[in-house]
Order: sequence, then structure tokens, then C-alpha cells
Amino acid sequence: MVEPVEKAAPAPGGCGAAPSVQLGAGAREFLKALASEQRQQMLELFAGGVELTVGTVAERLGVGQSNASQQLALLRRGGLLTSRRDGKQVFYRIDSAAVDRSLAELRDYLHTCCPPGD
Amino acid sequence: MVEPVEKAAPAPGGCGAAPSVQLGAGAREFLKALASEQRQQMLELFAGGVELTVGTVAERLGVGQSNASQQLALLRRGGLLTSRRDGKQVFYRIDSAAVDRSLAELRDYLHTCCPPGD
DNA sequence: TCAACATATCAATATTTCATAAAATAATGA
DNA sequence: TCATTATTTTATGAAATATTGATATGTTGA
Repeated sequence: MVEPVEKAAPAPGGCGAAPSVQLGAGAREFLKALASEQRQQMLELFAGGVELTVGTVAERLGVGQSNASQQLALLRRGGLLTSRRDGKQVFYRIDSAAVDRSLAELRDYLHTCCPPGD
Repeated sequence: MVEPVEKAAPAPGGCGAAPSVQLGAGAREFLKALASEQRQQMLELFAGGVELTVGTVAERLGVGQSNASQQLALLRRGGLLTSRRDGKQVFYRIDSAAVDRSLAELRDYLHTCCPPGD
């Protein structure tokens, strides 16, 4: 019989006016890039800060060259990887600074959505 | 003429033996759940720790009730929301503790992949 | 210039995800 | 039990994503 308290409206006494939190386009690309198992495996190849070429990544994962190139491009767009060309080859490696930025943005977003101490 | 150093194998002198980093299934679901703009909007409705029913969420986002139910289930599987039934209705709310766990796992994973100071 | 190699882009097709409606499950009260 | 309401599950077609092969771009060295 006890009707649940309808806390539909933003809790007035809670954490104050919730600002319209929203993830930026960058963070969204970041999440999208990470939300694929294949791309996660790809990322793991770069552990330790090593640099790898497209061809090497394709070979190690047993996927086509075209596929690897496209997925790496996605990871780069998501701010997880950066690349440099050296001669014929393109070397990819983790973009630590950008990763940290995205992670911080995601943390802020989630902590605004759902403060740890509530 | 300078051949780029082929750091294909795990850097021996680098940050030590890179342990086989791998995201757990939980973290993967977490990322998947977050990697959708609609589900991000959905999450934002829960800012401040409010509880909402499936019907309310559907109405606020202007989507079908079935759609809302499915997306909410996805967010729950991803460990972002938790739910309780009270009578006929099901109330969803943020699962702060689980979010923090996933965020921590993600941070560890990314920091093993790509230590900030490298 | 050409030949060769590495990567990127494009096009076609499979696979997956999304959105809506219909049917099934669960809970309440008469 | 039946009717009503809320949610979940199922089924369907539409849209997005992944995979593959072919082609194009860019670089090197002859």
C-alpha cells in the first residue's frame, strides 16, 4: 500500500540543480571505438607503448589488411591511437594523453550522472 | 635509410613484462551500453540519483515503451543501472558502486595498455 | 618515368543493432 | 478467476556496422 515516492522531478534537495551533463562528440567516438572486441584486442597489441604497422596488426589478428586499416582509423578517430608515416609504412601507437583526457571526461560525466556518495 | 626500430615484440626493457591485459566481460558490456547516444540520454535522466519507471523513461524520451525496456535492460546488464520492482512498476536507478568499479577497471586496462608517463 | 610495396579508400555483401507492434508474463484488486 | 495495468519478450523490417575484395594513393629506388 505504500506508494513509492515519485522522484520523477530532479531531486530538489539533492545535489542541487543538475547541470545538463552531456558527453562531447570526442568522448562518444572514444566509447564507440572501445566497444568492439576486435578493436580491444587490437589495442592490447599496443600495450607497453610499442609501435606497430598496419600490416603487422593485420597479421597478428589474422584479419585482412583493409579491415585492419579501417579499424585502426576508427581507433585513431576515437583518440586512442596516433600514427606517423615513415617511408612506406604507417606506425600506430597509443595516444596516452588523449586517452587520459577522454577517460577524465567520462569520469566527470558519470560522476555528475551518479555521484559516488549518494 | 634509418630503419625504424621494430618494436614488434613486447618491449623488453620497457615497463617490464606486459601482463596479458584484457577487459573483463563486465567492462565490455559497460562500454557497449555506453556507446549509444540514446542510452546516454537515458542515463542523463537519472542524474541526481532519481528513480524512474520504464514508462516514465519512454515518455520523456519519446520512444516506445518496449524500446525503453530493452535499452534499460542493456544498461542494467552493463552495470550502469539497477532495478527493483514495486507492485506493477519497475524502478530503475543508477548503480553508483558498479559504475565506479567498471570505471576503475577501464582505467587500469588503459593505463596498462598505455602508461601515462611513457 | 616505371615497378614494388604499404596503406587507404571504395563497393558489395554479411552480420548486427535498432524501432515498432504484437503477444506473453507479472502483479493488483474486484 | 477475471479485468486492468506495467513490464518483458518475441518477431519483423529498417538502419548501422563489419568483412571482404578490388582499386587508388603514396613512397621508394632503379
